[in-house]
Amino acid sequence: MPPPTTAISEKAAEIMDAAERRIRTSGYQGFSFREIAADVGVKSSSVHHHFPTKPALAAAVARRYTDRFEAALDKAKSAEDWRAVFRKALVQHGQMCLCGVLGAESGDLPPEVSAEARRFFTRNVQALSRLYGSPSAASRQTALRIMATLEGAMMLARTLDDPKVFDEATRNLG
Amino acid sequence: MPPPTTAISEKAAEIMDAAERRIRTSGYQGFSFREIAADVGVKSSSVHHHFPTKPALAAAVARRYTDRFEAALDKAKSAEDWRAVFRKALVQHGQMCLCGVLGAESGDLPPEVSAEARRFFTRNVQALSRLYGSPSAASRQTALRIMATLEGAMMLARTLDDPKVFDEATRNLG
DNA sequence: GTCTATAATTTGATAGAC
DNA sequence: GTCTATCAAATTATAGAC
Repeated sequence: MPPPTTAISEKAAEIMDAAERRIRTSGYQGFSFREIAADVGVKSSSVHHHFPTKPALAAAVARRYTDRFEAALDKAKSAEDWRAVFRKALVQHGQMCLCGVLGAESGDLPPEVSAEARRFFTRNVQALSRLYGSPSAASRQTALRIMATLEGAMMLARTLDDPKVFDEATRNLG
Repeated sequence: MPPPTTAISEKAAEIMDAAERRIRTSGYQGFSFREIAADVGVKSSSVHHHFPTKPALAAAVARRYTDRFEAALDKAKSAEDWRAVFRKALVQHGQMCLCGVLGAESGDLPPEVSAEARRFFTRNVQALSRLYGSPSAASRQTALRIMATLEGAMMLARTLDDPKVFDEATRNLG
């Protein structure tokens, strides 16, 4: 039995999959509707039917990415658990964090897209800091440091084209 | 008295300045010869006169960035000194690390450009690890962790549009 | 070294048929 | 929901005059 009244169609999900792959590889400026269309086997006008504009598509992809990321972190109880989730994102697909790429470009992004990148980090830093006691400057600092290290480690591993770099950079995280 | 036989002309340097600014804001895919030309007050064909292709310009900019970065780190004797150099790059111009942006996009960059990003991190991790004793797995791990934290902290501060985020994330670095 | 002019391609987006 | 056709703009790059 299919889920009742799905919010997005199957084709829209395919389009978002392709867009996520492209953005995580080349960034927001580095993907086009025509490429996405070719990836999923339709024409670019069909992509526009599902997502009116490029910012709308990118924002939807970032929103979904954040939702999934938070779901994967649902049971994370330690910095080591967080490390594992980031590691999987890097190693399983050999790709950057979507919001890490968007964040690097964030100086020149459509507002709806940079807002989603901001939301990803705001929420994750909040959740991470909860592992370090009640809200305080110290728990926030620790959370920011760990988040920075995880994101930086992904970028380094991708740039140096060596997943082991991530493991080395994130040893002794807590 | 001007320097004898300068390697690059003054106009070429101006072009590189504009390109660096644009890349650090929007990424490699996010800048164009016409924008750079307008920034320095010439036509795009004149930019091509100084730098034949877009990859050549970006690679030259990245090379110069790495040289300057290493010069600024010449007297750095501690992680705290490194922190100060990264902080200045972020705060003084309100911009990302050039090679951090390129690194995030590195999945789809012209080879000559990704090679320069790789070179930046290879050399800097090497130099940083020298602060932690003779070459070893431990000194390399520490250097990778610090480099990841500094780069990630710059990205977070830019995305959240708050320089204080960098300071918070890089407290207790060593 | 800079310009004008232009080529060839790609881009985001829309109109309208089916 | 997908297509064809098309548009206006932007892109990298080159040729050739001054």
